[in-house]
Amino acid sequence: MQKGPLHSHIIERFDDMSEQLQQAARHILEHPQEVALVSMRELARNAGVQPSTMTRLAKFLGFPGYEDFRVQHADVIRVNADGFAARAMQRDEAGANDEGLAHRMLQSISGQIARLCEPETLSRLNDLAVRLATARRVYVLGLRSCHSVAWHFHYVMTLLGEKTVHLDGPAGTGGDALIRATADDVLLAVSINPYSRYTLEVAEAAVEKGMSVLAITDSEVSPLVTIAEHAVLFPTESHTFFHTLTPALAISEVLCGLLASHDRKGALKELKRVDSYLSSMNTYSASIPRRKI
Amino acid sequence: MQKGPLHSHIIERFDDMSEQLQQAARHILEHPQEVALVSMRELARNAGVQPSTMTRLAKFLGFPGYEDFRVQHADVIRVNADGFAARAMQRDEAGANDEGLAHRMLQSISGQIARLCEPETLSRLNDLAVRLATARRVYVLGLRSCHSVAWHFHYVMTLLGEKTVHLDGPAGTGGDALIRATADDVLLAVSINPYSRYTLEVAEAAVEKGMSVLAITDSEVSPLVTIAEHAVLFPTESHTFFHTLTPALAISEVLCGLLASHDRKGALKELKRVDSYLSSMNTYSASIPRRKI
DNA sequence: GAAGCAATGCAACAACTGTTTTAAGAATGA
DNA sequence: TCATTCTTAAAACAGTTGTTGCATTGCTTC
Repeated sequence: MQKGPLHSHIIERFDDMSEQLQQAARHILEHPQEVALVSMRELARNAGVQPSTMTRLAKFLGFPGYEDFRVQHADVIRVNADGFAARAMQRDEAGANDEGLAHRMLQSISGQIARLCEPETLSRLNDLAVRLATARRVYVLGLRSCHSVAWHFHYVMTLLGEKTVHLDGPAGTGGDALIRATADDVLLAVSINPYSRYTLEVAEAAVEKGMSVLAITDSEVSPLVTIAEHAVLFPTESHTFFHTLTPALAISEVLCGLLASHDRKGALKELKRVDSYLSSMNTYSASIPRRKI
Repeated sequence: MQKGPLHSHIIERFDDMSEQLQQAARHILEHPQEVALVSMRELARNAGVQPSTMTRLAKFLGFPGYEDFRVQHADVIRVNADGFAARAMQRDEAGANDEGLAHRMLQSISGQIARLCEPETLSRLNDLAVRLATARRVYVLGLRSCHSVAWHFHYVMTLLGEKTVHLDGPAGTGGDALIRATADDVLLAVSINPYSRYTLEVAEAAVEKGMSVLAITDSEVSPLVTIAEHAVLFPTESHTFFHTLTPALAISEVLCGLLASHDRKGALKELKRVDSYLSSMNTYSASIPRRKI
């Protein structure tokens, strides 16, 4: 059985408690989750104790009231269920100031990415990677906030060859490249709620051409999932007004990594070619170059 | 992300739900434990839904009322809390196969982002945010692999107003927008090793115009750091052939978050404007739209 | 257009929540 | 023994809960 968050704290002070407090404490030691799962009155009933005793116990343990006592227990459940990363931070820096915001955002993103390690997501990632590897050509589509993810995937893949085509362009011509697509090709679509209408239309058109659709999206009930052959899901929640796309970018990088590792030798060769080309073009510099503009 | 007890049941019936029910259901799919841990009203608040909608959802799913719905979720927590040791084991399987690669990549990225929480980085982030907030206009520059970061920053900022200009364009015209820049403006430059020559040239030009340069880059010895007024550093090492830009994206999102929180009211107002505009344009859809192409 | 309809927001409801107060009881010590 | 302190049960409290009925909205379907 799982220990509660205040296990040792309660034991320490147990001897100083009155009889009723001890009875309440004993019940909580044995059923820590119940604190978060039922009301105080019901917990008191189950412990054979008056409701007020629970309040008194919480105060005895140094809480301002029972409510905060329960929050502590609820947090433990949340953290235990989610995994491991964010244990330390969670509550200790709940300030609304700006530095606190940055801290909370980073912790949260880090935790979200760590949670992508669950077996289900890993296996979905693998499915996607395999399908991408076997496709003749990969059309990549991501609009608005998802553009960065789609484009980055495409960019990295261009370093490995010319297998991908980025569906984007001025004057609404983005989807036109699909004209040459065949059933041997796949569409990799990235979209989050609210789902861009155009993305869905292009995906639907791809399906009608007999192409497979692979989705990187935010929910099991995303419209993309219903028409996709494979899908990987990622969280987008953030402490700000916006969604976060960092987990999505992580996923796209993982896909690139998987694809490269499928064909290590080929990847290395392509990278060398790109390398020598770019250096012949004088694309990069290690220091501030003499001004030319 | 732990699945709820009714995960599949909800997904099955999702398409038959009304808009509000879907919104509620979506939130529950993503936060199943919360059903047991907070009150219905609070859950509804977090889901952005009326309390009655939760009751209706419960009934829609075949429960007599919300209360029984919650009991079901609480039971799952009770059961899961015990089979917790099993989960701890599975996370330490680091083979050299592909699934292992994905696992290692995600763990590593998650750790890199968590490490951005060190005080030095946080204070640098804050410096950058303050400078961005006081600037008249922000020119955003990121080429090649850094395009995704720069563009995403720009995109989010466009939701908050028209303070940013993205330095990018076809036919090498990217830097031209700087023509109208003045000393009241700043340049936000994103670059990693190897540093794109063009980025450095534009940054240098900005300095000569009297602008401040703010850098998001990968090293204390990045050429950008020497000419930047403020800089934030991020790691790029990856288990693959490529650099990771996920930490950089996280940083850019944090900056957006900080800027929005500097002016919460203004941000909210702008977001509402964007919202009503986009919905008037019929940009988004919740389901696969009837084909138009 | 108009009629019908499902979907949604809102306000009122009783029931229940966690807390505080009160007073009776038990234990302690001189 | 009586006075004092500590403990407990019960009741009263304001606030919140889950629920329901009703009015309004927006959308089909004649």
